[in-house]
Amino acid sequence: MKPLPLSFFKRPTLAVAKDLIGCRLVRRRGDGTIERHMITETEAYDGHDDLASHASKGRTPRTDIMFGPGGYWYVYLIYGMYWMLNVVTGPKDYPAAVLIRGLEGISGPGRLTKALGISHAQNKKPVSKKSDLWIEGPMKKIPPGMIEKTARIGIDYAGPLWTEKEYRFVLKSSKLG
DNA sequence: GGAGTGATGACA
DNA sequence: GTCATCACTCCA
Repeated sequence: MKPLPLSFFKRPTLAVAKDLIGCRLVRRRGDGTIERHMITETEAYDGHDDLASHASKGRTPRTDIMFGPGGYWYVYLIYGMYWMLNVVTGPKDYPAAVLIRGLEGISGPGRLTKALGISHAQNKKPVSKKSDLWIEGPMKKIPPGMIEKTARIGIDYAGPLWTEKEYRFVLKSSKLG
């Protein structure tokens, strides 16, 4: 299966977040071995008005990558311990990203980066093979009814308007290969 | 329920 | 320079 093209990520953030469910996150290790993990949970962070998004504070050294074109990794450290893996989405100058929150068999955004050995080394790199971290399409098409929409996790600071938005997508069952 | 952990952004 | 905060996880 070929890697998803960068154009896949330049579409609207919510569409990318939903379409990533069922796709496979692919990691090439230092020893050359390749692992594939199905994406089961994502969250969208959409535009500078989204108070849950880092980009709502404006363009800073950290968020600069979010203002670039879609198709690049945005990786940052939270609580001094956990790396969060995001992919920048949308066109250049529109700040948005999708957080990859869960993989099949690995739930939790901090746990998945630890399991795959992802850190700031991947930050700002393209979502392609040359970064040793890329995404391939789904084995089987995921029916729309299999994807659950919910509110995002851990963003109460953003206020009720943004907390209530159903920007989180979860695969209902992992019976699909 | 509560601790651990350090980069980040706001302010001086 | 200081300080509070944080898109989390683990243990009790």
